[in-house]
This record gives sequence, structure tokens and C-alpha cells, in this order.
Amino acid sequence: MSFKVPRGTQDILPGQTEKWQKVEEIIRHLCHVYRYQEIRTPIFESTELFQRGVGDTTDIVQKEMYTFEDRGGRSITLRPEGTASVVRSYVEHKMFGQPDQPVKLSYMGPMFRYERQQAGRYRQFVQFGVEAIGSKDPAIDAEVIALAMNVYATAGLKDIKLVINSLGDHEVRTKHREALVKHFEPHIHEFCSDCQSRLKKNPLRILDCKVDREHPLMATAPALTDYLNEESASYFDQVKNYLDILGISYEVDPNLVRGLDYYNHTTFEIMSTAEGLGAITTLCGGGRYNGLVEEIGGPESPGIGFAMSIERLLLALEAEGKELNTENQLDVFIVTMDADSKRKAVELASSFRAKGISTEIDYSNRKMKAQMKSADRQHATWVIVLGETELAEQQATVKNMVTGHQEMIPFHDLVNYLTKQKEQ
RNA sequence: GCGGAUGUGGUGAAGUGGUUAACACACCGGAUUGUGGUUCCGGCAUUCGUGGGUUCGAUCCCCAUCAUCCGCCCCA
Repeated sequence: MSFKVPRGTQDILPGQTEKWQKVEEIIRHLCHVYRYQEIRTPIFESTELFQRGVGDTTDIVQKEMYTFEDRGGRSITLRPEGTASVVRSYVEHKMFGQPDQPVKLSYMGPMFRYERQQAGRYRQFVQFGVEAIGSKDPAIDAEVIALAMNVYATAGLKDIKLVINSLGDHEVRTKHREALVKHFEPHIHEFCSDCQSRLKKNPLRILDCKVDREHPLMATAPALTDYLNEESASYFDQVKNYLDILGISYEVDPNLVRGLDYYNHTTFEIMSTAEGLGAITTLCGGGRYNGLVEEIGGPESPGIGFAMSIERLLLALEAEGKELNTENQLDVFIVTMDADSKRKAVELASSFRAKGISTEIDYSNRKMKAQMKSADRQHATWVIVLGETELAEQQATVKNMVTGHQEMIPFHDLVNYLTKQKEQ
């Protein structure tokens, strides 16, 4: 009997976790400077929250949720995304009553979607996201986008592209949707089966179809941009203007449609343009969701946010051949000879570690040569040798593994010596 | 959910219906009583994803299953 990780999940092992920690550090710092405070919500919620929040017609709700009944007969779902939970919490804790709006929140943690695994797509994956709830100032849209772009820039990604669009307000969406259905419906049988199902679910997607690109009705289809009312168009212009001020370049894609029902006005995606990423290039997606807070039972509170996958960020880095500056330096490896030196080594290691000097000892009772090899493999800066002579003289042999230089240092001076050397 | 490819030691990989499963790297030990990155010598897969079937006999043939990769749908 052998156990394996469940399909679509992965173990993140040493060597990889350092990269995760580095990304998390970048994110924590940026959230701090942009003033997005961390919120931690449960990993599961009532199924209804996602049905309401994400939308019944979405792929997420229809075929990707991990839903089960708990012992109390309640329908529970492992969260497929973060926004619904954050909004739920915003409403439940009456954050709309706080004096400073918008309330700016960030989260990071595992999300679950029942999907076929592919590179960059997992059943359990980690999203970092932010939500700014309680403002419909176009400047906050730009800030949220800027924060996302900044994460990638700080991580060292170069080949990224920001695509934005406006879906307009509810009225615009509804009118345009009706126009699309009217336009395509009479001839929908001439389209591919995907488009036929898109007609009911999300007709805007038909415009983005790769199969039916050449169909004459495509060119004559009503464009969303033509349906934007004055308010929506002006809002979009202001967002773009703020992006210009921030020096963030973007591409407007009128066919950019997000898969979640709650989006309106600003929507955006950040993609990697690096070669070798495979079919999946979307690193981050987000948009404005005015109306969602009401849907979840709160007062009118417009919001905007994004979510990005840490896995995909790491994959994009790899595709670009970039390395994060991770630190996992071993300062000292203590070589021991026998039980007496082992006892001394344990004592010394403890005093080193108390001063922040990372220290390793051999626990396999290997010969000196093997211990030296091990120290070398771990890129130890120093090796301390504790043999009979050293114990007798109450001093240790300290070898610098880079220069090869070694000298005898009294036991009681070791911490000072190493601390000083480390500073150089 | 659909379509295609793949699955041999820690890693990268040869290989054949018949009994010792190449090779390289890594690792361990020795040459060198207490000093690493070089060299030389030796060791290291009752086993070929898992389960079942065909066969006198299967890692190699068949079926199922699981997993991975690629693509579609959609997304993060």
C-alpha cells in the first residue's frame, strides 16, 4: 500500500518553500505599504454563500465546487475563491460602519476547485487577494491594480501584461446581453457547441471564441463599448487616467469577460507573456463588484479586488528563468569525533543558536570526512572541529570553508568570534 | 467533464516473452588513525505506477485503475 497526494494537490518541499516564503514576504510588505490589512476567514463556508456570491450560472458553482454535507446536515463547500467570504465577513462584522471607507483587506490561503489538473492548475491552490470595499472612487480601482502589478515587479517578473475592460453597470450589462442574444440566437446552430451553451450562460464569451472567429455575425455583433452609458464610460476613462498617472501600461480588451457573475465596471487580468508557460497564462484576475455586498445581505457598498495564484507566479518566474533571492544559509557545521565531543557540540550549538547563528551537528555518527562532505554540501560558512586535542585545550578548530583558513579559538570566545566574522 | 501521450532505483535514463534489469549522476564505504569540492576501488532496483488476466514463464502482451504531462472548456 502506498499513499500519494490526492489528485490536483501537491506537497511543497524544502527547496521550494523558501520561494514561497519569499513571495509571502513581498506580499506582506506591499500590503503593509498599501495599507491592506490581513483578514483570515474559514476555509469552508455554507454552500449557499458561494451560490449567491459567485453566481449560480458560473462554472465554479456548476461543476467545480467541493461540496459535502457535514454531520449536522448542513451543506458545506470548501472555498473556491476568496471574495465571497471576505464580503460575508464585512457584512457579518458590520465593517460598513467603520469610519474609514473603503475597508481594505487582504488574504492569502488555499482555495479549492474540482478541476482536471494541468500545469498551473490545481485542485488546491493558494491565492493572494485583496478587497477594497466601501468606495466607488476610480482611484481605488487603479490602486488595487497597481498593487497587483507591484507584486509581480518586486518578484522580478518582466514579461507581464495588464489587460483591462469595463463591463459597465448592471443596466449596461443587461442591455448588451439582450442585444447579443438577439444577434446570435437566430443563427446559433451555425456555431460550435461551446458557443451554443455560451448563448445562455455568458453570451459575451461567444465573441472570444476561437472556433467561430470567422463567422460573419462576429464582425457585426454589438460591442459592449457601444452600450456603455455616460456614467460607465466616464468611470472607465478615469480609471485609465489614474493608471496613466501611475505609469502602468495596459491594453484594453473589449472581449475580456470574467467568469464570475458579480463583476461590473472595471475588470482586469494580468497575464504572463513568457514562453513555455503552456496554455495557462493568467496570473491574476479581478474587478469591481458593486452590488455584491447587497447580494450577501449588507448595505450598498461598492467594492473591488483581485486574486492571484502563488503557484502561477512561481511558474511564471520559472518560465522567465528568474530566481528569487532566497536565503537559507548555514553558518556553522560542528564536526564531532566521539561521545565527549558530541556533548560539547550540543552545548556549543545551543549557545550559537541563541545568538542567531545557524548551526548543524552530525547525528549519524559519521566519520570526519563524511561530516566535512556534508558541511560542504550544505554550504556551511564555517566548520568547527571538536576532537580530543580541542577538548583537552578547551578550544576549537574553526575552519572557514570559503578561504580554507583555520585557527584555534577558545570555547568561551567562539560566539564573539563567529558574530564578528558574520558581520563582515 | 472530453481528447491525446506517458509511468523502470534518490535523479536522468537503456532494455528484452525466459530468469544476474545496462549506463550516468547522486549517495554510502575504503585507499588517506582528525579535515570538503579532484582521483582510484568497492557497494547501492527479490524489481520495472497499482490490481487483475493470457502464458510453462511477463517489466515487456491484454484489461482495469491510479498518477503525471499536453490540449479543449474555464479559470487563479
